[in-house]
Amino acid sequence: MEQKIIDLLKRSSLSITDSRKKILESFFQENSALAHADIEDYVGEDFDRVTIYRTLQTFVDKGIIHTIPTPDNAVLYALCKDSCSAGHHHDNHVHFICDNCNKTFCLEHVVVPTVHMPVGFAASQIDMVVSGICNYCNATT
Amino acid sequence: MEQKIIDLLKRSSLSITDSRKKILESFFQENSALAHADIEDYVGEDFDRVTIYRTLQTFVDKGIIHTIPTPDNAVLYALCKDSCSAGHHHDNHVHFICDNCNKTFCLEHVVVPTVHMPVGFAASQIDMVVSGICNYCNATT
DNA sequence: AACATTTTGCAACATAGTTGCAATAGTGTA
DNA sequence: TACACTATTGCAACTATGTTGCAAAATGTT
Ligand SMILES: [Zn+2]
Ligand SMILES: [Zn+2]
Ligand SMILES: [Zn+2]
Ligand SMILES: [Zn+2]
Repeated sequence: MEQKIIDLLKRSSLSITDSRKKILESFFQENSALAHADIEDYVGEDFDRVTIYRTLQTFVDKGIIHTIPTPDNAVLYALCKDSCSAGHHHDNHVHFICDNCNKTFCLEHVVVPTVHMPVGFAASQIDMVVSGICNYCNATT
Repeated sequence: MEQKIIDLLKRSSLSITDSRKKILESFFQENSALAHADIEDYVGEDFDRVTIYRTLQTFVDKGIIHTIPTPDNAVLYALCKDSCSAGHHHDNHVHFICDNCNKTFCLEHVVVPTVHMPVGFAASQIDMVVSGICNYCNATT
């Protein structure tokens, strides 16, 4: 894991720092999307709030993580797949929010469908967020 | 307009107050979605910030307005159509955010498409937000 | 090891949203 | 219309969230 994280940072031409390693670790540890507060909990007292904000912004810029819009307007982040790079995200998958466990997942294999726009409107990006019960919660209740 | 607003409040069994009338007026005046700050600008010094928050929450509860999730996590509100009622919203239309004029619109006639979920996931609500250039901006540039 | 460049922590600030409570306004009834 | 009851509002204080400037510390390069 340590090596995987270092490689990812090098590939993105970012210097290897303790905070970046720890924050990336939190994403690899969890398989769901994380809010700023989740990461703050994970890293504990080790790093300043401001450092986390700036690191997340850096990761978004470099194509390492992407943000997820949610109906309740919390900011969530999740790892990108390899196809994303600095300045160019290609995360056109559906996001799923579980109403039971409250976790958010990238449905990597569910592509956002296109939709027919009214005359005059030109679409450049489409976000789709589905709420419901996730597979884990469905299996255990 | 005054009468239309009063009827809407009565139909929702809400008492008729100056702040509710003024805030509803702002929605009928604009044809796009509004953020809390927009409404604060519209009503000026007449009402407290807290009153606006509480009034918007009441309107959402009563099925008069609905919230719109946005990629940049701003909270937006827009008028519902008649089919919404207290506790039951049916705003299953696509929302459009213009990258140029920065306004957000309800595309009332564009229904959110269904999408096939992976095994184990049960969808109960789907939000779709499209970004691009709106018809007004396309016509004037 | 020494240097130049990034990154971090701190403090201070800005904005957004919430809560409790007393004062006020609205509604229904006499 | 006046009264009493209830709902709404304003204020103050508070929490949460996010940003900025700058000096100190860490990183990468020679
Ligand atoms: Zn991405
Ligand atoms: Zn995703
Ligand atoms: Zn509605
Ligand atoms: Zn809408």
